[in-house]
Amino acid sequence: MHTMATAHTATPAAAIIARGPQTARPVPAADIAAPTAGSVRSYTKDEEIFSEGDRAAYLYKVVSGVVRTSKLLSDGRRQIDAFHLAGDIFGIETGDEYRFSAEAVGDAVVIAYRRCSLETLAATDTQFAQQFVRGMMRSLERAQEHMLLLGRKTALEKIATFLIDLAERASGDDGAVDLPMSRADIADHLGLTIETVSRSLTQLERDAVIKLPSTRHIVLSDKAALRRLNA
Amino acid sequence: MHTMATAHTATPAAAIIARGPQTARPVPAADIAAPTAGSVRSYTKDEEIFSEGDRAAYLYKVVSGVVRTSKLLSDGRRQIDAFHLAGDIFGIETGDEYRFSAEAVGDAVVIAYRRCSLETLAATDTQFAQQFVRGMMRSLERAQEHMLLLGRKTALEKIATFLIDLAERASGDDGAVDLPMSRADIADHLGLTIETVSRSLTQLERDAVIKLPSTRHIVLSDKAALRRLNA
DNA sequence: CGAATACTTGATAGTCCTCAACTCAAGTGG
DNA sequence: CCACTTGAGTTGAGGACTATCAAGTATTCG
Repeated sequence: MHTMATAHTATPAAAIIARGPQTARPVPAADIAAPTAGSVRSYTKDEEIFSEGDRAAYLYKVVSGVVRTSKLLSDGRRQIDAFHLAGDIFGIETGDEYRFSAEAVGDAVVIAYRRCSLETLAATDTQFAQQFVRGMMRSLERAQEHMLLLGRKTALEKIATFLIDLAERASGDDGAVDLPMSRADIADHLGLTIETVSRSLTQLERDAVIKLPSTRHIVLSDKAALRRLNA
Repeated sequence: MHTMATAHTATPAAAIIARGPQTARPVPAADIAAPTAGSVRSYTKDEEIFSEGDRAAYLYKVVSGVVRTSKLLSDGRRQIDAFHLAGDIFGIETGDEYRFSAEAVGDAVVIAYRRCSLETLAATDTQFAQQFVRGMMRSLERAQEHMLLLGRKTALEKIATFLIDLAERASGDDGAVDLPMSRADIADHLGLTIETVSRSLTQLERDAVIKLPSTRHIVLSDKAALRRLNA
């Protein structure tokens, strides 16, 4: 049962902080999916995983499907800070409470790790600690890239960046993207309205940059043009 | 000379990941300012500390003054992701290169830590490792809060949020803020233009929410109204 | 098949941007 | 000491991009 990595180093903290990805071996998900480490949970479309303000007892890793984390303003305006795909970690908090809500975008499976067991885990499992810190760093990098998008890009540029990013992350980068999320989700992620998202997509189609065989399936016919829009 | 904390725990990684702030003792800056750990550097207004794409050899901590980190689009549009005040850490990277530029907003003093020495540091200095990870988490929280601002708040709300945040961080929260940065910096931080920043400030003054004795000095006369705008 | 939901499209409006002129403060040099 | 210059900030007029409101089409699901 205990399939976790047992390789200890004398300095786990050093391993965590160590230089970029080049020093990191990719860690198969199975390594941290050991039953002793976390529990598997399934959610259906729009089901809540946790809510802003909940006690942050768990930390999650996506196994399959997509999860969105979002914040709300008092009047209901919503900002989706990220979509989490298979392998992504979400629910990282410094404080006691989640500062986000998390919901399944479609059907999704995640692993939940007890937060209080992290101390033990980190002490014995350097790889997990590394994964944790790397996950946080990736979140930070994404967030910073996204601030540039939200603050300074036009609607068309936002859509272009979004499509490229999703194609690289989700698809095999084969020039086609399956959108797991609704227009409303995309809008709330990019700081737009659903109408502007729709209009931008149809304009890209008119300009022969993409094709829209169906609403949730997009073919990136002219990636060069998309990249140009990426500014 | 070697004034660094020498308290070792058996599990530095565990200490890093351990539950929120409640488990952390505040660490005086002096503890990590040991000559062996980092070097002090001074910069003048608008001087570059590092540039997007530079080899990320150092990690910085602000001693005094204010530092801005920003990203540029190809056509010059700029997004300032954060202003770093005394005590803040910036220049954290996973990869080899900085994904930001960093410049002094006014005169500023920082401590530079060699990145390659971090492994050693973390192995021997749990407190520093903790500081590092906490700094990263704080950056992440700020970034996430800022995405909500950039994506979903109006100009007035952006300004209100900015003023409240700056008052809490920089001033003694005494109802007055000294702006260390120009209107252009504020605009590029909030995703606005300098004109809109100016207009929003004068409107807040007309509405008796703030006073503007001089361009860089703001009195928050009606904090309740500001908080209401915070949405 | 009908109802509900998701998405698209159109017309109009509003917020914020752009361009431009102007004020103000600070620094320079005659 | 006073033009002169320069950069920062303010204010105004007009325009553009995106939001809002509204209707229509497509898709999903019971």
